[in-house]
Amino acid sequence: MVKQMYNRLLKKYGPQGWWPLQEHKGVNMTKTGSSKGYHPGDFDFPKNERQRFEICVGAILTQNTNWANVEKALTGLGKVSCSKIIKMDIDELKKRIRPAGYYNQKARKLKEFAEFYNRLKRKPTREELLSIWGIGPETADSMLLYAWKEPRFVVDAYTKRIFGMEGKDYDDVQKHFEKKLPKDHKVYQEYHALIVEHAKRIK
DNA sequence: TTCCAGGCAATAC
DNA sequence: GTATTGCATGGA
Repeated sequence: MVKQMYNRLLKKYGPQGWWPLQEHKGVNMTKTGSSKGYHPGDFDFPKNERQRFEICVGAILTQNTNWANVEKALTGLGKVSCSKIIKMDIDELKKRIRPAGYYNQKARKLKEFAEFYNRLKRKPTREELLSIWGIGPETADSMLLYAWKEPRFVVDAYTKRIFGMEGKDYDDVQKHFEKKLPKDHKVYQEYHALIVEHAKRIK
């Protein structure tokens, strides 16, 4: 059922090209709430540390928030880097990410994550990410999957809704999918993006 | 005007 | 240990 649904969604919507990046010169897909930055069929991302950090920032900003609003915040941040977030005045940071909502909390989350990232010398473990204030299971898994290509199935509200698993524990749902899928970050990346796309359309 | 979006931490029970 | 609440903007 899990694999079947994947094939069905992929055939229906095509490759989604997640995670969207700010200044990627390539495909210009027209999608809801966004125009470019997607790279369908190309899983060779991030291309550099800057992109890796940007994915992490986006993962925090998109918590319970429409991606169109996140893009406005990302634009406000400009070429975002770890040191830039660390150095930036907290009120300035709040001002810039304001369109993404929850800006008081998210400014603190970005600050705390930037400090962590700054000391990072290798791929973080899931436990390390979860120990950071503001990083929960979905955000941690999104980072591991899209910024570090670790095959980890990302569970969100859509996933539970579509598969009738509302109320079930995050880790249980994740296991349910990971048991039935090949341990391939390309599949995991595509599947999560397809679920989000599908959920938006059937709304 | 109301509803909700690619959650999470704090608090209440 | 589980359920509820606060956080916030912008578009439908």
